[in-house]
Amino acid sequence: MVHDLLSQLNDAQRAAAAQINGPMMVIAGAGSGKTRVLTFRIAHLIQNGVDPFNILSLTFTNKAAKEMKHRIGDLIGETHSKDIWMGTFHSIFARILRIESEHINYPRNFTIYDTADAKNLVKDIIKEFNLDDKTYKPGIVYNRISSAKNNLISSQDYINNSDLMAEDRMSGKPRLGEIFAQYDLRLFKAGAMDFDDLLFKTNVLLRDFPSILLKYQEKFQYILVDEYQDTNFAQYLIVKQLAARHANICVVGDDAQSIYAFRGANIQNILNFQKEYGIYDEFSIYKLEQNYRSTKTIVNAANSIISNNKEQIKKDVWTSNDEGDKIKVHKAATDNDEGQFVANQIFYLRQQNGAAPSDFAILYRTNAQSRSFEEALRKLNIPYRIYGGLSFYQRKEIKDLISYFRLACNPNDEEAMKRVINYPKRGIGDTTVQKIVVGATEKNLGIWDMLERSPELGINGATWNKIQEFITLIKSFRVALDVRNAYDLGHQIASESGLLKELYSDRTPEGVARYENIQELLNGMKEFSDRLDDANPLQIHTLSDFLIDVALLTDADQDKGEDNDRVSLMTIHASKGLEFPYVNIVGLEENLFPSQLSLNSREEMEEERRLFYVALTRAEKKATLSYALTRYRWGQISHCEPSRFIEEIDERFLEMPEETQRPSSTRFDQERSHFFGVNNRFSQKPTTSPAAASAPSARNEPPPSPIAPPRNFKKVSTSAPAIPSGEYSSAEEIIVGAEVMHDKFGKGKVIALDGQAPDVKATIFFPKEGQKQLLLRFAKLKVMG
DNA sequence: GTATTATCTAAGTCT
DNA sequence: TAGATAATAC
Repeated sequence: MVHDLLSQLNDAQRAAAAQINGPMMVIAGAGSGKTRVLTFRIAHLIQNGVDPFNILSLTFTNKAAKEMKHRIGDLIGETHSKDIWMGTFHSIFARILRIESEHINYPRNFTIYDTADAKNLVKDIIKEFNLDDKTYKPGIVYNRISSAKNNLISSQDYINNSDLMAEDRMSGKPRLGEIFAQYDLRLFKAGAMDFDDLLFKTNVLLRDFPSILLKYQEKFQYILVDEYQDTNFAQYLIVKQLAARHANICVVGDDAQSIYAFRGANIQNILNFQKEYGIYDEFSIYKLEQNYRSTKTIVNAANSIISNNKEQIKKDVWTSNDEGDKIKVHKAATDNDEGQFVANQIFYLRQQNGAAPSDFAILYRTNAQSRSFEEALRKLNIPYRIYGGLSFYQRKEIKDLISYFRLACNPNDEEAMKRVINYPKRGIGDTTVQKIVVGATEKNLGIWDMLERSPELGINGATWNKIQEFITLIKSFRVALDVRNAYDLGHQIASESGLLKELYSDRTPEGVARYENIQELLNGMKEFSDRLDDANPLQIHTLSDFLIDVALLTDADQDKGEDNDRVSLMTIHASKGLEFPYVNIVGLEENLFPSQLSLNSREEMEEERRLFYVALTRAEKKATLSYALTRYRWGQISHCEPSRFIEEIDERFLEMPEETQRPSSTRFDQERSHFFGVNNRFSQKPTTSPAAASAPSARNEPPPSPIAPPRNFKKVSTSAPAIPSGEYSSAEEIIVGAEVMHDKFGKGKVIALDGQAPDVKATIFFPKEGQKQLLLRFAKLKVMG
C-alpha cells in the first residue's frame, strides 16, 4: 500500500516524498510536480503513523491548500486529511492569534484591516499631525511601515534605530517613526491588525510566551512550506521557531520563481537553508528537474532567459515533451490592436484546435492593462474572467456592509466606524466624527468607548440623540452575534442599518448594480451558513466566522462555480502556480515589463526577469508574446520599445514579426487588419453566422444567478458561444445618436455612452420621460430602424 | 450638515 | 481616464 502510493512518482519525486524525518529542501523547477511531491509526502507521512493533527502545511493561496487537502483525501481518505492544518501563512497565523488573543491583549474577534483600511488610517494620522500629505504620501508611509514589520521591527525599534531615522530625515520625513507608533497604537485600540501584524504578532507571541511556543512546536511536529523562495524574514523566523524542536521541516521552492521581494520576500531564505539545517544528519536536498508541463521550446526558452540572472541555484530543467510550436512574437501598432490580436488568436485557436476558453490565459505586468483585452474579447463574445483588480470585496457597497458586520463584532474598529456612522446619512457629520476620533486619541479610548461618552466632548443634544440611536442600532446587532447565524444576522444588519433601503432607492443603473451586489453577498453568506451549519448542526456559524473567512480571501481563491470555462486575465504575479495550454504574455515593452521602477538596480531587474520566467513557464503548449508600439498611459499616448526580455530569448525558439509592416503569409489573415490599422475588418470573416442575432450581448445578459456565491462574482464577460458576427451584436449598434426603444420609457435617442463593459452606461433622452442614465446590461434596449 | 461642481493627481506587483 | 478631494452653494 505504502509502496503503491509512491510508485506513482518519478525517482526524484519519490525520494523527496519518502523522507519522513529531518530537515529537507526540495528545489523544484517550474512544472516539475512539486505540489505532487507535497501531496504525496503528506499522505505518506500519515500512512506511516504521523497524526494529521501534527502536520502544518503552509501554502501560497488558500485555494492551493484546499486543493491539496482534497487530493490527500483522495489518496488516503478524508478522515485523515481533514485535521491537517493547511493554509496560507496569514490565515494559519490569524487562526493561532485568535486562539491566543488574550495573551497579547487583543479581543478574540479582532478585525483584520485590509490595505485600504490601513492606508486610510495612515492618512488620517498624517492629517492629525498636520503634516503635508504630499511629503508624507500615505501609500509610501504605509509601505515603509509594512516593510519594517516584515523585518520584525516594531515602532519602538524603528524610532531607536538611527539608520532608519537618518534615512527618513534624508527623505524629508523625519516624523515617520512617530506616525508608525501612532498607527500601531490606533490599530491596537481598534482591536485590529493589518496583514503584516498577523506575522509580526505571531512572532511576538512565540517570542514572549515560551509555553505557547512549546505548545505549537509539539503540535506541529511536521512542517511543510510551499513557495519557500517567497517567504520574508517574519515568516522565516516563525517557521524556524516552530521547527526548532523536532526539525522535521520540508521546504519546497524554486529560487528562479522568487517574485515577491517587493513585499519583503528574501531569496536568501532558500539560498541559506542548507547552511542553517545542514548540521542535521538527515538533511537532504532534492532537485526536481524534469518538467512535465511544457514543450521543449518553452522549457528551453525559459532556461535561456533565466541564465541572464547571476544569483541562482544551479539546476537543469528539461522535458521529454514534444518540441512544440515556436514562441510567436507579435508587434501591434497600439494597445487596442494588441487586444484585438490576442482575442483573434484565441478565437482562431479555438476553431483550429477545439480549445476551450479556459485553456487560455492572458498575462500582464500591471492590472491597468486588462482593458484592451476585455474589450476585444467581448467583441468576439469570448467569455473571460479577470482576477485581481477591484475585487468584489473591495467594492464600496460591499465594504460598507462588511463594515457594519465588523462593527457588530468589534465596535472599536475605527475604520469600520468612520465608514458607516453616517452612511446611510443620519446627520452625524464629519466634524462630529472628527471630534470623536481626536477625543479618543486624547483620552486614550477606543472609538466606541469614546462614542458612548460623546457628551464629554461637548457634543450637543440633537447630535447626541442621533449618536445614541446609532449606538442602540449597533448594540441590537451585537446581542444577536452568537445566536443567529451569519446569513440571518447579515440580512438583519443589511436591512436595519438602512443600507438596503438606501441602495434600493437609488434607481440609477449603478445603484441597481450595487443593490444586486449586496444581494450576491447575502446569497454567499447563506451558502456559507447553510454549508457549515449542516456539517455541524450543533454549532451555528456566526458572523465573525464569516468575517474571518472573508478578510484573507484572495482573488485566486475565488473561482468555484459552474461557469468556469473562461479565458483567464491576470497579472503574472497572480498566475504563480497555475498552468494553461495557451498563454499570451502581453505588454512586453521597456518601462512596462520590465517596469521602469526596476531599472535602478540589478536586483530589481533580476526579479522582473524571474517574473518573465514565471510567465513563460505557465504555458503548456503554446506561448505568444506581444508588444505595442504606442500605448495609452495616464491618459496620454506614449511610444514604446520592445522589451529586452524578447531579445534575451534564444532566437531559435522564436517566430519574430515581419520587419516590414506587412505580413508575408496569410496564416492569420486577421493580422492584416492590425498592420493596416483597420479596426474590425476581421469581422467580415466567413465564419460569420446569422446566429449573431441571438448572440447574447450587453443588452440581454442574464441577471446574476441568485444562488451564486459572491466569490463567483467577478467582472465577467457576457457569456456566449463565441461567434464573431458580420453584423455586430447589438452592443455595437448602440452608439451615440442611435434611436432606441425602451420597454418603459418608449423611444429615445442615445446622447452619450460611457463606462466600461459590462458597465457601459448610456445617457438617453426620452421625449416622454426626459433624460435617463441606463446601464446597457440591464436596460432592455432595442435599436430602431 | 449635505449636495453639487471643479480641480487635481495618480497607475506596480499582493497577503 | 477616473477617482478623490476641495470648493461652493444650499
